[in-house]
Amino acid sequence: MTSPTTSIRIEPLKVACSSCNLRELCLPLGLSQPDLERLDRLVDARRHVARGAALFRAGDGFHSLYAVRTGFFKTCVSAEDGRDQVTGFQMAGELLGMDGISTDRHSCDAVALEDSQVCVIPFAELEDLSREFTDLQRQFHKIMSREIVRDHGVMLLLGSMRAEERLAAFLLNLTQRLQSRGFSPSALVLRMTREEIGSYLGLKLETVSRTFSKFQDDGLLEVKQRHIRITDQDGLRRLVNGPNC
Amino acid sequence: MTSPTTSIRIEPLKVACSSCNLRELCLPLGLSQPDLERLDRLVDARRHVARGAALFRAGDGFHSLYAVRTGFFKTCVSAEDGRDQVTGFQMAGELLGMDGISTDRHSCDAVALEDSQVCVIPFAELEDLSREFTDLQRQFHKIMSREIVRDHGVMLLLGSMRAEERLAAFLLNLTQRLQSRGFSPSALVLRMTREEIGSYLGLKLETVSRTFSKFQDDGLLEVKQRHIRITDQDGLRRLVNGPNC
DNA sequence: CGCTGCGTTGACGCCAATCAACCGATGTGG
DNA sequence: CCACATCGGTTGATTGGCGTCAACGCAGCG
Repeated sequence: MTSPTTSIRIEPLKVACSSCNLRELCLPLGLSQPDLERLDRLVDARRHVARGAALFRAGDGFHSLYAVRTGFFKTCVSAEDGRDQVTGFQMAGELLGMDGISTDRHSCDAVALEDSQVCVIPFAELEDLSREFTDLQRQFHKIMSREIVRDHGVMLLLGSMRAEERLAAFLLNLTQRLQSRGFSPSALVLRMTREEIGSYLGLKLETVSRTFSKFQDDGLLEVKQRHIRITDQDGLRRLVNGPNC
Repeated sequence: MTSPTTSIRIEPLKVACSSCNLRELCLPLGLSQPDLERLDRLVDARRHVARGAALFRAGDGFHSLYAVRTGFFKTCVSAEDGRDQVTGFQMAGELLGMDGISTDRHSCDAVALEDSQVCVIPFAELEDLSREFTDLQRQFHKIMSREIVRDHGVMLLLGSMRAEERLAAFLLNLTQRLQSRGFSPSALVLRMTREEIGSYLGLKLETVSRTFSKFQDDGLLEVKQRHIRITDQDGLRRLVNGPNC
């Protein structure tokens, strides 16, 4: 983190990628200064999404990717019969909308779980720019690939873990991502309901609630509504890695 | 399908993308003739993978993507404690290896389920070429995005469907992909074991076997070892879409 | 103040996992 | 060629984990 005070910029409203404190987590990662400045010009629009509102919905035309600046999102897909499944939770610096590239329509909903702000990245222009700048192209490909790898991890979780392991893995994943954003690794506030956690983990909300209570009884964490304090991170890790040892 | 006999080409061994019968399913989809010829030069190597052998393994360095020419693959990820999860089955025209882009190492194994052949696509050169040709860039992005969308569908399956629905959805997906490759929509030969199907669907092999038997009893299909004949496709569809109507 | 949404907890039931036996197909070496 | 081992698959009996149903508590809010 280089000091932002070395040059004082008079851009209180427009926050550029090049000076964004998320640039090490987001699309700009690894870009050179000239590339960054071009990216700045591409990403000019910002959009506020109120808590509960959708950034996009399945079926909407796809034009842009979105980088979360502030706030918290969930994405979910639904089957014809109404069943739906939360496929992910996104926080600052993470990209939304890549599902839309394949058919030029979004295939899932992205809903803000708190008042949020996103940077709008017009996709056609991103493709143009990434034909000019190898680093940007490379970084974008890495981000898409990372999403695929993440999804495979979720499949492993859904396909082969039991309730306790799923919730432990979920909490560890959340705290790790929060920690890399400068937050405490032990205290967190859940932005989503038990039902949304359950949907993501393939469990019912009652099971999520019971498992939280069990973790509390076992001295792994303290639960007060959505406020969680992890008191035994290693205990959680043991749950995930070696359920039988 | 334009007739391949209009111009007789003397390339019995080297099969070019431009004349490959999979080009409408694979990376070349939608490319113009000049683009196709450049792609031909890029994709020159082929590789045979014997049944049971790995095309790559988790941890291997990433250099290339692979397009399945003939044969059948599974990909699987494993947890530290040895549990593993089949994340997909790939057939002719489908791309393997995109998991490796994010960290320059593969994060899953790709294993041939029968003697197979793949086209090797050096990734650095693919990136170079896709900086020149918009259509190729666009097509590659669509393929990665399609993989993400597919993964979300699997999450929905794993997170919210019961055993019968999972297997029905799996069979319908397989037959649909086989059909788009010119095979019968009703008769298929499974390339994978009950255990591999179970791993993919988050079920134990006994449950897969029992569910096959149940489907047979219900007159939905005929099972003879790995040979399946679907006799009531609509019945399967009803199982997937409206479990309660 | 009652309403509503979210969370917790208990009782019970069911679906799929587990454990186990058995079968057929395939392959192998004496 | 056959005895034997191995692997994949089927089926049955039983168990257990999680879903279902229901009651209740609590916080926020009009």
